Amino acid sequence: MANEANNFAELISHCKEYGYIFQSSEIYDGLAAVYDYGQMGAQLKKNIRDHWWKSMTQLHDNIVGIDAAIFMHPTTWKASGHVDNFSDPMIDNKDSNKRYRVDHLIEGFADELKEKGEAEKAQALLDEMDKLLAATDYAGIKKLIGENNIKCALSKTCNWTEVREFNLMFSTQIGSVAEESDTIYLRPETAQGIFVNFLNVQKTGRMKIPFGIAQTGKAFRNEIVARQFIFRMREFEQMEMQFFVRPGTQMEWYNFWKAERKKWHEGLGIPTEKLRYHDHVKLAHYADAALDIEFEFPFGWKELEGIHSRTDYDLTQHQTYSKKKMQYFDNDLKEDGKPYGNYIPYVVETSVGLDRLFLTIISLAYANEEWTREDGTKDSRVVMRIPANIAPTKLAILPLLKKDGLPEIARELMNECKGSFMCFYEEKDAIGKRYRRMDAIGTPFCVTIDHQTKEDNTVTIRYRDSMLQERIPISEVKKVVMEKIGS
RNA sequence: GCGGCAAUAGCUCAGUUGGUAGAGCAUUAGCUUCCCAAGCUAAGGGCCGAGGGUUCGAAUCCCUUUUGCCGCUCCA
Repeated sequence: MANEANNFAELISHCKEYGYIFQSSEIYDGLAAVYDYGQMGAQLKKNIRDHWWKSMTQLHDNIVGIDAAIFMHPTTWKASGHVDNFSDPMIDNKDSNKRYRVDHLIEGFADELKEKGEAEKAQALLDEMDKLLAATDYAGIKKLIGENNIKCALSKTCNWTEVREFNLMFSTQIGSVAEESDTIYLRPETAQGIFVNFLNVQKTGRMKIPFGIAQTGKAFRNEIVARQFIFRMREFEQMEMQFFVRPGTQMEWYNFWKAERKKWHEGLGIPTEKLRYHDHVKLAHYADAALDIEFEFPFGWKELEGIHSRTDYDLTQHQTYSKKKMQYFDNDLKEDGKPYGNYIPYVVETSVGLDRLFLTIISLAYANEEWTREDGTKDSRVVMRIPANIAPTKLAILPLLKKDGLPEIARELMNECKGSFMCFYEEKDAIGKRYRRMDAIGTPFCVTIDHQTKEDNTVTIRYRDSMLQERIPISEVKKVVMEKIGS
């Protein structure tokens, strides 16, 4: 990869040019860090999602899937810790550009005062801060910082911005606005929809531990800085599975899913050397072990999927806040012949960003190729080598000419195949040009109907990756493609 | 959010010291064409990211703003 940055920029324009990804609300100058999937992109995204869903639910008999709502009871986010951890008032120093949580900044200053023996003054400062924070009087907080001449540790200046609240959750009102209505949040993660339904699923599905609940869906985070195309968006889609296990066995399952998930990505054609584990050094409040599966994106190694051992933190929190028992009765017998009995299960989570996986797939697939023909002339193509099983369009059906009855034969084949997989029909332009267009959108197979077809019922099938072609009976086309896409 | 750079047809760009916009490719229609684009003919498409200002007159100067890219910052 001589020039990854350039390649990445090319990939982004390619995505727009061929209907994969558009910027949101583009005619209104766009909306930062929000993107729309176009006709090709939506299909690819769906295929990736379906592939994940099938490998999680259909291929594991102890995992079931649900689809929880984006809106959840506001207390959910108090229990999960998101309300408290997501709404810290922050302030920036304009000279050093360093950002502080205002409470940390003021507390730090109070500590300095205490060291100087001015404990009373320090306490008064902290009391004042608490009062202002409780009243969400941010102008007052700024004034307090100014009056006490609190400086930035780096720049040693008092050149501060306004105090702002960086709440990473989007909020809105539910019900009648006229009435006293509760603030409701767009979920910042899909996991809580699984936790609050844990008992519903366990009981109605008669699930026995260990078992998993899978879910795909949108989540929303008001990121301060969102960049790198669809890598970090304000609205994004997660595919995650919470695996409920007996306490004490969580590391075993953590390691199981760690290996399992990496294998899954490799099964999608992601090269092993482009994937790595990254253990979290600093663990979130809910986890006793956590790691990322990272992919080497065009802009560096970044998180693709997270594997977290979340302990019983979430279920315990929901039990506390809802006052509903979140326990499971385990009838399996211990060594002493007695059942394991009631407990709150531990949870191992696998959570992959669908949009990130999409980006992974297309950045691996995209190639701008040049070569020299036998006669010495240059040739080139842009090709998306998307794995055939998830490619948006599987087969292009192309009559060599749009006359002599060739389109009619092609249409017939189209009708035969389109019920089984995505097909594309095209009779315009020279055949080579049509092949190039199919390469550009990543269609793995093209079938061309020519005059010989009329004589012996054979067609040419042309492969995107090798550009090789062979003749097969027209009656075999559907079967051949079905085999190659593995369905 | 801070700093730097950028913003003209779908794409890549041109647009002379300010006088109301052009090319190639792409697209569409027709012709031609028997296997890997760039042969012929015709057509459609932009008010120059948005708003304001200077000027007789601005794509071209100034301010603001939006979006993108790069660096920093943030990321439970």
